[in-house]
Amino acid sequence: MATTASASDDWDGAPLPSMVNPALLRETPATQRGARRRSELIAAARKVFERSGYLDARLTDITKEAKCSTGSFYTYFKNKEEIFAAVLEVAQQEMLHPGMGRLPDSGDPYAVMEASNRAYLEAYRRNAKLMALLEQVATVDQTFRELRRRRGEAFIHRNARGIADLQKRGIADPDLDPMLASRALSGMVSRFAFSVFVRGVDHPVDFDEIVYTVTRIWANGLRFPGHR
Amino acid sequence: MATTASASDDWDGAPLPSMVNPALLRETPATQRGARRRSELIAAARKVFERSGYLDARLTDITKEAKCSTGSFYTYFKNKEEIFAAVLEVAQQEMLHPGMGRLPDSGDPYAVMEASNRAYLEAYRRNAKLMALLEQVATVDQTFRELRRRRGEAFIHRNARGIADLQKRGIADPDLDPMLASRALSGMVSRFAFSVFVRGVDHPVDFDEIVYTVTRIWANGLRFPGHR
Amino acid sequence: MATTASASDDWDGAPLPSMVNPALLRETPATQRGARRRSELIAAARKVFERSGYLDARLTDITKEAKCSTGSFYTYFKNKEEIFAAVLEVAQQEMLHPGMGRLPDSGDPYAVMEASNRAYLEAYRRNAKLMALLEQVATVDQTFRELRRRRGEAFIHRNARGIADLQKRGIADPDLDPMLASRALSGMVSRFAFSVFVRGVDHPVDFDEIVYTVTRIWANGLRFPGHR
Amino acid sequence: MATTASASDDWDGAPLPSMVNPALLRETPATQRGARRRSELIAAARKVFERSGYLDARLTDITKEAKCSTGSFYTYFKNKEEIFAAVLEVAQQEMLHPGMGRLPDSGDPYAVMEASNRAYLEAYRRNAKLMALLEQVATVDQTFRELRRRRGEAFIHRNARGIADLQKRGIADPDLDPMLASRALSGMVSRFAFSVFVRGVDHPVDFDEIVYTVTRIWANGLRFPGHR
DNA sequence: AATGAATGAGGGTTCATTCAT
DNA sequence: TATGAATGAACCCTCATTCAT
Repeated sequence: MATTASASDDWDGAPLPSMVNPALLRETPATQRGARRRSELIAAARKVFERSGYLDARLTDITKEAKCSTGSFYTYFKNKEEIFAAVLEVAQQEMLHPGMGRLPDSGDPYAVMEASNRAYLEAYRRNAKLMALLEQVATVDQTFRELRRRRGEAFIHRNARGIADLQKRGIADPDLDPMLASRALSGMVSRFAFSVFVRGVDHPVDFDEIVYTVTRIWANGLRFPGHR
Repeated sequence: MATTASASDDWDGAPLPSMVNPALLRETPATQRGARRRSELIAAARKVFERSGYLDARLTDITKEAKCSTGSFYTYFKNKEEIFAAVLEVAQQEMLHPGMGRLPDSGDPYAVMEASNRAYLEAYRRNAKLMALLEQVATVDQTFRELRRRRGEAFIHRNARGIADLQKRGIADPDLDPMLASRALSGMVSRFAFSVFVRGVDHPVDFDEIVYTVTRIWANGLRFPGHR
Repeated sequence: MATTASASDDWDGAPLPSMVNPALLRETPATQRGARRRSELIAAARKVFERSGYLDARLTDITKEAKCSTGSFYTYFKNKEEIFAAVLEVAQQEMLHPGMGRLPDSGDPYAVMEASNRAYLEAYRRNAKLMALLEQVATVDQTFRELRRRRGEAFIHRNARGIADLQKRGIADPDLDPMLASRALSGMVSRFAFSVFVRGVDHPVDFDEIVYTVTRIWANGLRFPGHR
Repeated sequence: MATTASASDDWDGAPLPSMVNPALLRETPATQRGARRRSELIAAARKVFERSGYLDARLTDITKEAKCSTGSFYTYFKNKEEIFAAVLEVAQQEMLHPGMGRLPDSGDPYAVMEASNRAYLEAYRRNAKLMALLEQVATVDQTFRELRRRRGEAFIHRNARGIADLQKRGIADPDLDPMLASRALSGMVSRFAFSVFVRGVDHPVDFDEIVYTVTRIWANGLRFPGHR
């Protein structure tokens, strides 16, 4: 059982195969040189986006960073939106690499929860800049707003199933609606991560303490019995 | 004791007297006509912002909506940023009107918590469009990003004091750091509100259920004794 | 009776009140200065269009000619199409000025026809450059293509009525369908004008000879009795 | 005698051997594969031109249609102008195929005229799209404008000779200048064809009626004796 | 104060043509 | 010859801000 997202497939907890709408992507370049150029542009775009934000990033900033002409940009992407989708796509593939796959389902639900939260928070921290970007883009672009929403909902549904399971096994507060509880708790974790890793807080916070806190509140919140 | 924000002073839970940095505002107009014109512009701006979003709102949209000339805009505001600050300022003042003042501190901490959450969520719902706007502006404008951060932190600090108090009284989990617990739980509520009222969810959710859920998880999360 | 267009209302023979779709035009400027600037832009546009053609005319050419900034162009027009419509509009108004109104309906149908053709051809010659332009634009822009078509058809319908009338009076070949005959003869005149005044011919042609020829063929073509 | 163009050599009535200036064409490809590739490109170009018009046709549209690379285009053609010339050239060769050669010069001038007009109009109808294209290109490209003009003049000259001949034989109005009359009547036919087959008319027109009308007016116009 | 026209830097996008492979 | 990526001049259009009236 995994009540939170595993870091292995995404940051926002979604188990869906692709982070981005494939409709946003065009066919891959024919030649090897083309593939390289495309990659360079994506890398440059990520750099520029993280440096200046999505809105302030000009296409010429990206091509300058990639050391190529304006025209080349349009060989591979239709516009800023499309290259941003590509940046997300690549970032997601990178995330898959570290592997670790599914979390081992030890007998102890609390331990599972903790490991799962840790993995999620680590991924979030690693990709904090990209998360901030996604947040910005979502406020601006309908496509990505919808993307974020869908994935958030997927996350919540999955965790809701976990909670319902715990309730059946008699180890979670039966008076809570699983969907609403999941919405609250899942949101708690992602918001915590955002506030700490992206927005920044007054005083630095120890990473282990974060994991401990969200896990304990999660457990408390569901009235997990017998821990401590 | 109030562990969450009361609706009477803000939406993001901040207890500070003014929502916006006074430095962003200029002195009020001398004549009465001037004051009216200023108000009309602010009302128009709010309308346009809520309709088109901050970024897509052109200053001419606002003056057109206010039925005044482009030039007049600059008589009262330096730029879009400044009129947005004024919109927030006015909205905050409107919030104060309904009154209700401080929540009555009954003896029952759970009841207080519930009333407090209800008030917060109601305020959020009423101002959902503005909250969405603030979210957008914060990703774009350093000033408002900082504003939002400071107010969020203030909120968290206040709730942290409440939690510490409950711990002293022996009715909250002593193993939780008050600040971190507050950050988690406060974030949970505001995130829930955002996800339900702004972002929109798959299926409509009953308002009382929302209040019930966040309150119960909050109580559970702190290991509130003896409720239900 | 007038079987061809009178020069007083248009070049292509259309009796319609406005040459251009009013939907293409926006409201008139509020101030006098605005009105002047708009006129200057239209005059400049006509100059540039006639010099370089519609397609090769860049907006900056027009603003440069009008000695104003790029932005000013967009204060008055949405794009090249719109200012071209304005050019036509103004040109048409200029055409109306010279007056002469309806041709006097003398008793002699041949004389009427000749006067009418003369007026049409004179107008065509005076506006030859604009006619060439319209021809170009019609091959490029759906809106103006349709405009030209509609006006041509109106021209043809009007002349068809004249022919039918002559048939009833027994002075035109009854074996001709009025609409088709009109289409043929009206087209003959406009084509002749185009070929002589716009396209240019190998050897210069005397204007009176042109009038004589088209009128005589028109009369012959309808089997006008008793002339010469 | 043929007073109008025969369909066997061109659409615009020109009797010239080649529709296009040979200077526009380059030498034929050496290899057989090259020749095929060239043909494919021309066919693709015609398709694209007829679909999108000359101006909106991008070279990549053509190469995509021909399933070949951008670079290959420049192996066979210098630019859009040149491939358009090739399209015309090929189209003209196709026209020659059906044969039919010269029209039989029966004794009856009216019958000859009718057959000749029918052939012309049929050819026009068959190639309506190409005619529309040529019209567009002529407004844009000096080379093709001149081409069209020269061919039109050739057409007119030929018909003028026919008219002069009829006058000498005493069966055509001697008061008409042959050149001007030819210019008027030839223009009448081509304009009619354009208006009916390219531009489109309000109501559909029967083909035979068209032939009848232009022929009768032509005969009437020249004061052909004794017909009907 | 009010008006609304004037400004022009700045960014996005296209596509014919060239060039390395 | 064939390929398809690379180039960049050229042009359109937006809109915050200024300014003359």
